[in-house]
Amino acid sequence: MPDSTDLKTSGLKATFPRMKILDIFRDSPTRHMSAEDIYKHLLADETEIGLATVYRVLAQFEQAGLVKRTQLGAGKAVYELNDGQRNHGHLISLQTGEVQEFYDPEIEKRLKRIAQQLGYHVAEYTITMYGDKR
Amino acid sequence: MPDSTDLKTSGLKATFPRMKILDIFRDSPTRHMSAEDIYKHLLADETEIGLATVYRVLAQFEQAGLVKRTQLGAGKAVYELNDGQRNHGHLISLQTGEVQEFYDPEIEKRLKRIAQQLGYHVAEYTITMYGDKR
DNA sequence: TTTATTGCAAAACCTTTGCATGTAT
DNA sequence: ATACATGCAAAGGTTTTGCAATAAA
Repeated sequence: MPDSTDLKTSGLKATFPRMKILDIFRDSPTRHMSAEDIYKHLLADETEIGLATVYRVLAQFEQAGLVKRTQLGAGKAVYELNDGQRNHGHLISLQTGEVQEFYDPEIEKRLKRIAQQLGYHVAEYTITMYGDKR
Repeated sequence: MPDSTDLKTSGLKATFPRMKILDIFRDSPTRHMSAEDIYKHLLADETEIGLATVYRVLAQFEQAGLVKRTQLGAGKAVYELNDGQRNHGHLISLQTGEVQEFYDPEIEKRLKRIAQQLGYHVAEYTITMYGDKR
């Protein structure tokens, strides 16, 4: 069910590619998707949208605060719907590539303090763990 | 002062490119360098070593545990001499690109506990902060 | 001598961009 | 009508690879 509300609120025109991509985020059981992942979803949906457009839309969504982009390791960046503001970390399974999120206010507090002691104000931080399933 | 000891200890042949690159790490005032950075050092040194070789040597060094590779954001990976085992985080200046290291045992402890609770054993983790100089 | 290493150029990979065409408002 | 969005293909930046030539042991 395409919903253009969020798009308009974000000051973005309600175009077909943008609505479709937003839908994919909403309908996907996988929260974290790369541009390529989304492109494949579109193809599976018989939706002809160019990969370049996917990248452009994702960049606009990121700017508008609709999605968050995270560079996981060296490979592709993944995007996720921006529910809430908590800057969570990612735990990636070395076996399956599955991504889990986590958040620890104490860690965040400590990071901010460390940066402060080094003379910085934290603009952004990322925590990524790679682990084996026990 | 080229030193082939560490190379031989690592089971790597003491070739000219490998010794030279190891020297660059030792002599550089900058601890974190990209492959391109190292390549430029070599050129400045009138040393003709191909960029492909730099990448190959760095990969071998990483495997041998001589250096650590860290993907900083979307761009290039940086390499640093692997002194000690502490898996430190990186704080990068948004103004200068300067890289500071930090380590907090409490954060590490918490990350491990979080992973455990999610059913994982941490193989590796990276923390990267981007900050403004105060 | 034998096996590993290098250099070069080409390819791979993810992402961005130029430009003409198409579309939302 | 007008500004913005799209598609395609080409280019960008970083990293890897194939292969013949070269050097370490």
